[in-house]
Amino acid sequence: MVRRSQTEVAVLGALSVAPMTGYAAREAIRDVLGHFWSESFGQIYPTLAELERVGHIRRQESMAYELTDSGRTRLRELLAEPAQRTPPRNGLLLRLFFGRQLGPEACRDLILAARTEAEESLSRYAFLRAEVAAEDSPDTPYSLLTISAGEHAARATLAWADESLTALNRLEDPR
Amino acid sequence: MVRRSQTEVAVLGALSVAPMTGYAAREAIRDVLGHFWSESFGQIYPTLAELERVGHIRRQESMAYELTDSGRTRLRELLAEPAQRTPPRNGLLLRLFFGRQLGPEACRDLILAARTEAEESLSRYAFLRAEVAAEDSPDTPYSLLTISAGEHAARATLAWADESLTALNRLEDPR
DNA sequence: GCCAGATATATCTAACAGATAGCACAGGTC
DNA sequence: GACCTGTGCTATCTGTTAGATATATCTGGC
Repeated sequence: MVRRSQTEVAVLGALSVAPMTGYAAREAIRDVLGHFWSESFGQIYPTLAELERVGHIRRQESMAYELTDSGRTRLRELLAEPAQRTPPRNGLLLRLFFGRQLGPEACRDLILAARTEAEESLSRYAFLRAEVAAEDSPDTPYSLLTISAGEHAARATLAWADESLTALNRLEDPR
Repeated sequence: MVRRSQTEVAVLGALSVAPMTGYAAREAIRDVLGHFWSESFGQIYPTLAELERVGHIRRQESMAYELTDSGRTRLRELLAEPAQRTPPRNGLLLRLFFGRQLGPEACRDLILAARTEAEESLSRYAFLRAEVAAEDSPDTPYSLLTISAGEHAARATLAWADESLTALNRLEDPR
């Protein structure tokens, strides 16, 4: 089985919204897709070069890249492919699994940090949601779907963290 | 900032449970940590060689590697380091974000597939939970923490999927 | 003895993250 | 006007990682 680069989808997707430079694409991906996707320069520039080579994108006079017709078709093709899931790598859970070696206090700190992060995510999502809802474009419902996914995940983390902190306390001080 | 290989933690962690070969370590990581961590052979073997070189592990007569004292110390050190989070890459949400290009039916199929996967995860977690609880070792509470995290995440996915399917239906057939 | 499948060890390629570096241009600040 | 600083922008390099693949060995069934 051939591994496909996922970067192509993100880059073509970004350019489908508006023509932009590689730098701007990275900014857009970070700011708009940031809560569920990320790209690095090291991936973006080679991908842009390759996409230009095969004619899916083209440079405007302003240095910005724009999607060609074949690029638009290509994006639809790639979107229709089944989403390949990235293998899980959760450093927090890896540490908690070996938590006995680490001690309950350190574990509690780890969980508290995750809890704080989830709360920050939630307020960021609230902001994003308001921003997106205000636009009211045909893309809005789909954006809201991804924001909602983030909110559900963050709330799940909060609930898990509280439950886990209770469990850890019981472990240290069993009644 | 220096990037640290996370593989070291997982490999030392696996060997801290019992001495084993590289192959067995991979199996153990997949079966026991599989729902939140993954390693490939391409990572495991070079890591084992390096760990042996610096004396954190040593080969038994049986070809299995075992942790040395310095390896055990090293594991504690690594566990104490803050968990570095991996950048998000969610192929499902990436596709849904550009869902208008894809059409509501295809989006619904994507969400349904995610929903099914979450349900399968939940039943796997139920099985795991029973298995781990039956052991009742000092490590059990920590294992349960990671299983609980998986369950919360899977239930969040279910709730999100149902909500999203409703939203998509309303989009196609607004009353 | 022979085959199939599991066990086991490795290696190679490509995907990817993140650091770094360089350049142009803008806006101060002395 | 010289100098500094920030930022927009285009890269490139290194190390990490995933996953495919090659190749034995060992074991049980036929």
